[in-house]
Amino acid sequence: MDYDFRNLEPRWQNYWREHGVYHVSNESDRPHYYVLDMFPYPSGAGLHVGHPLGYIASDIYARYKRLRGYNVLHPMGYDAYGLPAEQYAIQTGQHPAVTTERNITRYREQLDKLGFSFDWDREVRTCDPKYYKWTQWTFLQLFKHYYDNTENKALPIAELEARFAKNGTEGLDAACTEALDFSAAEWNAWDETKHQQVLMNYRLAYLADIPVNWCAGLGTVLANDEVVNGLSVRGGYPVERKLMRQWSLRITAYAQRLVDGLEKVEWTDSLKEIQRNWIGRSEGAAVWFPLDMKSNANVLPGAQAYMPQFDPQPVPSFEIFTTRPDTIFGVTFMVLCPEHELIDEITTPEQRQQVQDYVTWAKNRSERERQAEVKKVSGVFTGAYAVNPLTEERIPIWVSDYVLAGYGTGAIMAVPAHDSRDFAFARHFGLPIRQVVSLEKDVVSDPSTWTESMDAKTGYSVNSGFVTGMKVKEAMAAVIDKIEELGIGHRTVNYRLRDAIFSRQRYWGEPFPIYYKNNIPYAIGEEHLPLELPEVSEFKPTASGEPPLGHATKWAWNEEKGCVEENSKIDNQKVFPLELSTMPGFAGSSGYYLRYMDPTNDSRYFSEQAVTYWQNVDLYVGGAEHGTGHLIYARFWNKFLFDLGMAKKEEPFQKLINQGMIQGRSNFVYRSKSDNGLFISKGLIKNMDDVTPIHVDINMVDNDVLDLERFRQWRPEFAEARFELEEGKYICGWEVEKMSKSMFNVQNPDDLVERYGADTLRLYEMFLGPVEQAKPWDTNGIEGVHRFLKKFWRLYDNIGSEPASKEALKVVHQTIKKVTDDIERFSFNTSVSTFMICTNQLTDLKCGSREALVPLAVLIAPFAPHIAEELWHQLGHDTTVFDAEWPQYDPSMLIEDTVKYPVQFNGKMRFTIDLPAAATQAEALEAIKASPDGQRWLAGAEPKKVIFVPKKIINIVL
RNA sequence: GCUCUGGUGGUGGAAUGGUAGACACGAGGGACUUAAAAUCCCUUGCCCGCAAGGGCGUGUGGGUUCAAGUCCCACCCGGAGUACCA
Repeated sequence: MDYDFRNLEPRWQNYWREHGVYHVSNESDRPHYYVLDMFPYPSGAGLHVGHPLGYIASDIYARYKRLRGYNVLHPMGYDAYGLPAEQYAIQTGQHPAVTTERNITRYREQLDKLGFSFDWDREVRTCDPKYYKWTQWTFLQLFKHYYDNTENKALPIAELEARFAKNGTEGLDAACTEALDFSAAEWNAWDETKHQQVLMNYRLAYLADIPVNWCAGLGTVLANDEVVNGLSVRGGYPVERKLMRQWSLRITAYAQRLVDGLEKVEWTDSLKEIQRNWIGRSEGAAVWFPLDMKSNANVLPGAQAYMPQFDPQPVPSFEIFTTRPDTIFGVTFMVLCPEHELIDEITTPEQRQQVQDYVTWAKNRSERERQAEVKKVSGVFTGAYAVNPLTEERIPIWVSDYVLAGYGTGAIMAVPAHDSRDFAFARHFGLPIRQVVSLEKDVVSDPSTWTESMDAKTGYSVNSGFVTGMKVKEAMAAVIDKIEELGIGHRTVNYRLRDAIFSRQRYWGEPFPIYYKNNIPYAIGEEHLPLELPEVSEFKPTASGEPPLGHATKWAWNEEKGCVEENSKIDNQKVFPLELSTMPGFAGSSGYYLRYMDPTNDSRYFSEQAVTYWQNVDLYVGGAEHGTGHLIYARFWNKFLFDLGMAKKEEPFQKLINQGMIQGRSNFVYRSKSDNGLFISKGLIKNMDDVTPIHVDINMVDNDVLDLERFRQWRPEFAEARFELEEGKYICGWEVEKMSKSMFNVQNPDDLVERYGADTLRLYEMFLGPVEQAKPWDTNGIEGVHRFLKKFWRLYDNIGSEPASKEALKVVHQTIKKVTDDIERFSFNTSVSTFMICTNQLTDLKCGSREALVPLAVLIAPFAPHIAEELWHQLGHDTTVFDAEWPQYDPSMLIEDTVKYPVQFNGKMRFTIDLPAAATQAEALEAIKASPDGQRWLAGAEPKKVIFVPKKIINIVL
């Protein structure tokens, strides 16, 4: 019987569905294992062959774990909110819910055809109110909690209120937007509005005027990870910095825990590094530099505000952050960012005009311009001076946009000798450069001869007062000690990580369960969730620039009744306006893995029982492109839920595998420049300058040979095409590029399933190479894999119950061992090779024994579930192969009587020799001396040394 | 610039310090067939040689080791992340 995959694959897919084979229970005596894929955004284009790569890998592992006796959770769902559906809605008027539903249906069909073991009863969709109820709920918890640095966890805002009423800010160390200092008496005297303003300073989800990435092209703000090179990732529109009132999540409160947690997870080093860089922890010192009052009569009384709380001296000062406190003796100027509040107050009248012009210019520059012109040095002197607290030198204060408002305090001490940016600035404006670090002790050179600064944190301090002669590290510690002693600064840590902007001026996202009373945001009661997305007449922003929800006519909150009402009822007494922004894409994807544990629970996010059983995700498979987005937000989300006692593990994803991107492999034809109707086969082109390469659809190319007829029919202008052929064939050129429609190199998995079957596609995607590695898609090898399955199938043609031969059993047990090891280390490409080798050998041995073939059917089941299930049933079983047991390999089957030893002379392999497995070094040497090969290479000489590695190798040193 | 990756035949890749190129694709030759498909067999890193055999080979140059694609140092090239983060 032929291998009829077209018949058997749908048949078993139906069987699995009808028998609920992949249904997973939360109650089981079996050990648990949770395998998760990053859920897809259902785009209109459908799946291409790159998407399933990770799904196939995780499916293999999930099925394998199941066969090894685990209760395996392997769910799938859809990250269904997103911009493309909304952009499409704006263009066509089609409701995003409709297109999303349609795309999901298509995705599901495509996924089903590949035979995955997903438990679809657990499907979640982020746009489903039953799901986003819990996204909103989590937001409300964030709103109702603050981060206590002393306890190092999130605590209820109510506790903070109680604390304020009793002690004010006394003894409080909490994550906040701005450090506040007030007494209990002050707090108790303030009214509700003031209370709410103060609390907002501490909430983990807070509303604030913050500089945001405003993308006019998309009409919304974007998170930092959604902007690359000043352009939006989606759409490529310019992005500018703008001050807007936005919801943010105080993820920075968790910065240290996000860094620390990376130690506990099994992720690739590169991904951990991406996250570490993104969080950007740097240790250093905060130092207060006093302004020079004597030389600067223009200091305003208001400058007092910049005084540190602990500073005993009544001198106006400002705070800087430095990672190199050891270089404080080399400070020759100070720089403030253009946004710095101090600028207005300290600028001298002579400099005022120049400074104002500069600040205006700098603020109006787009983010893109600023980034593009990083090398261009610009800045202006304020006329004011600071005093170096250790040297008491007068130091000029400049303004420049190379100092960023968003990092540290927006002010720096410039040490041009040891910071390349300061160096460039000093050279440009002719400011002094003073060496304070030297690679060798007491050796200094003339910085005016330098071509670049010496930034390395190695060497010794020079010209540096009391730290001169110390190693850099010692000097850092000594300077900080001194600063702390003087009360003018302290050791501190800064993070590059910014709070996550959580508002989007979009329609197709989760509404905020927030309404406004007196312009103060209030949470709607948790019992009223979900707050469902309203209908709108248009998906665009309103004429007055409000987000799309501004079009909704029924979008007001009745506080008394606890329901949504018509906007016309807004009286600001009982009925109030609701928030018009929606949540960003990462909201719904930040906790979905927890929801899968208990996806239909209506009274809780997930039950205590479910999370106690499943704990966290054991294996997460997805793209590394989520390193600075989803994977940071989800870890933050999980840590917050952990603080609430809901998540049971602090890290959500124990082990993570990045599937490499599948690149496209484009094909080209070459049109002659001198004869427009002539196409020259690749091998016949003498000079590439004589031809124009043109992308051709990879679907009309087979092994780089062009289908001439299809090419002529492809486009009218090619109908009369003539060809210069090599051996009757037109050979196309090829190149690895991004997989995209415009390059005609998109491969749709359905076509391949149709031609070869799902099992072939699954095996082939694995066979391409290591899962983590990026690789070009190329169907050239798929035939070989398909041939293998046919050959594998033929092994089962004449099954007999006779015992298998010793050789056959050895082959099978070798295969069991190798495949098991390979799966454990996620080396699926080599497993496929192993199956091929096994099949070739069993075919040669003409092995038709059940004893050998039954375990093999189980072994291949994770990879090629359909064929395995079919053969399993043909072998006489009447339950699914996935309830079978994973075969155990028997080491005694692999014991060899003789070993083929490679024999090396001086490390070079010369010949092999068969020796008894138990041979000793002396016996081996004897045998070699006796053999003709051995005599030839020894040539009578006595070995100086012999290395004998039993069962591996013999190396003779002459 | 910094960080992380990777560099092995015509192609995808294998080799967890121990026979480099497994397994496949492609290519060449052959069997079966009226023919095609399907299937099967042989050859296939490069160089010298009729052969036996030998030399050279994992980006480059050094090093460690009895033994290096694998470990160490320096450099070159590709890919990704990040980018004035003090």
